[in-house]
Amino acid sequence: MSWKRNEPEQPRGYHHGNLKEALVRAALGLIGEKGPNGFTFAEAARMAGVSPAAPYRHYRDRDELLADVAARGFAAFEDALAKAWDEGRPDVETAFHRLGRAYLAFAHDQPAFYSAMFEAGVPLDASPELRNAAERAFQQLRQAAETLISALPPGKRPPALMMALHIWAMSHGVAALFGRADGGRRPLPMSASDLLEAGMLIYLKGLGLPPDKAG
Amino acid sequence: MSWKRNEPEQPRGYHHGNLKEALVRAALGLIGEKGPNGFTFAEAARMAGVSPAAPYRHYRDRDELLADVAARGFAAFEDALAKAWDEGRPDVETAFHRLGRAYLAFAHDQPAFYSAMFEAGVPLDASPELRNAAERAFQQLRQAAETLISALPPGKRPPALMMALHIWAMSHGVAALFGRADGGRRPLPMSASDLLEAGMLIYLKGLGLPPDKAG
DNA sequence: CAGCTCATGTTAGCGGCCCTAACATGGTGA
DNA sequence: TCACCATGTTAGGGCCGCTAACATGAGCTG
Repeated sequence: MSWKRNEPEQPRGYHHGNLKEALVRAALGLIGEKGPNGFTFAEAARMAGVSPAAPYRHYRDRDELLADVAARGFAAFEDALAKAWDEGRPDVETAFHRLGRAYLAFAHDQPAFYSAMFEAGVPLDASPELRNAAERAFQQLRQAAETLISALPPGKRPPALMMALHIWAMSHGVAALFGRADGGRRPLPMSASDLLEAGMLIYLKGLGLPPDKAG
Repeated sequence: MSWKRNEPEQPRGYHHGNLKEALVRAALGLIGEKGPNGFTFAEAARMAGVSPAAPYRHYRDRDELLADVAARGFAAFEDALAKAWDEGRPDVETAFHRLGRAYLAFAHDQPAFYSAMFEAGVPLDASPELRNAAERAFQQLRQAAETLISALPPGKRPPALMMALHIWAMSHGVAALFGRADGGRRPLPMSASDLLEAGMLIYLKGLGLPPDKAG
């Protein structure tokens, strides 16, 4: 019941009606264009068409909004990784390639989310929601690691958790150092995506996994 | 000539005498304890015992001080890496291990420097000094990569630049995600240093390099 | 040593931000 | 119908970045 407010989108009364979502969208826009530090509570309010004090009805302070953005980012991240991994179909190597590319694509295409998640200095335990969202995203990597490992003979299997951490570290390192479109960082002889792919292939080979067939 | 002002350290007149250095030290302290965003131009001035406007005689704005801190950080970083690598002595594997541990030790022991260098959002081309300092630090990694590669048969040598980028990405990924002492990030089943070491061993094995003998 | 000059300090102040307190509005359920 | 309270408002304190105008004194010049 009560379909009174569904989509209308434009604020029109004394009450905005959807301010929390509007603030998140505004924050994403501002972080995306000016970095996580350039983002301002007051400006987000302005963009949403409300007074500077209104956001405090929805978030304790600026950091809580940032944490919410980060949590939503981790949820979207988990989604993107899950879609890319697709439970290892059609084969593990192909799926793993998609996973790596999806990681970088997310960092590249959703810089605001990625910034809030990893670069804004938001403590992971700012809220249980944030921690859980981050945990679920990481489980995607761990899941992929476990599937890859299962192709190895039992005696030569590394710990899945360690392998997942390696994958994450390499992916984040490439994304953070070389993955941004804008200037300011080092020019590369290859794309960040190719760099990560090459690095992961070497790493997998070091584990004894066969070279991919989906190159 | 003019050893008029060498060490005295304590400000005593109308003129501070060593304000620029004092500001850098203050910035390092503040960044170290409150993160790169918590750092404030005014508070650095207060710590140095001068008025809030004094820093503007030495830095155009807050960002320029941050860039200076980052540049000094890269210089110290280069130094630490060079000392650890020690031109590959006594053997390449041992030296490479020291290099990896030195990378994480720097991120761990000099969090303020590392933050300013990689997490404060300072654009690499904020100044030529900064860019050069970063470049020289990176050359340490590249140097190590080249030496490692030279042990491979000519037909199987990867590009040194790519390998250096992989080393950097993995190291930075581990440092950024797991290398901090304070809470907020994921608890690990192993130390960040061991995690990086294991990852690099697997990576090197994937390149065909022999397992180390300095474990 | 006298005096000038300019690097390096000072105070005053504008505008913006974070956040709180006190008040206003109007949607919702009894 | 109407009272309640979630969600908006204005006002304002304190801090910050930064600029303008002024003050000090270190060191050169003669």
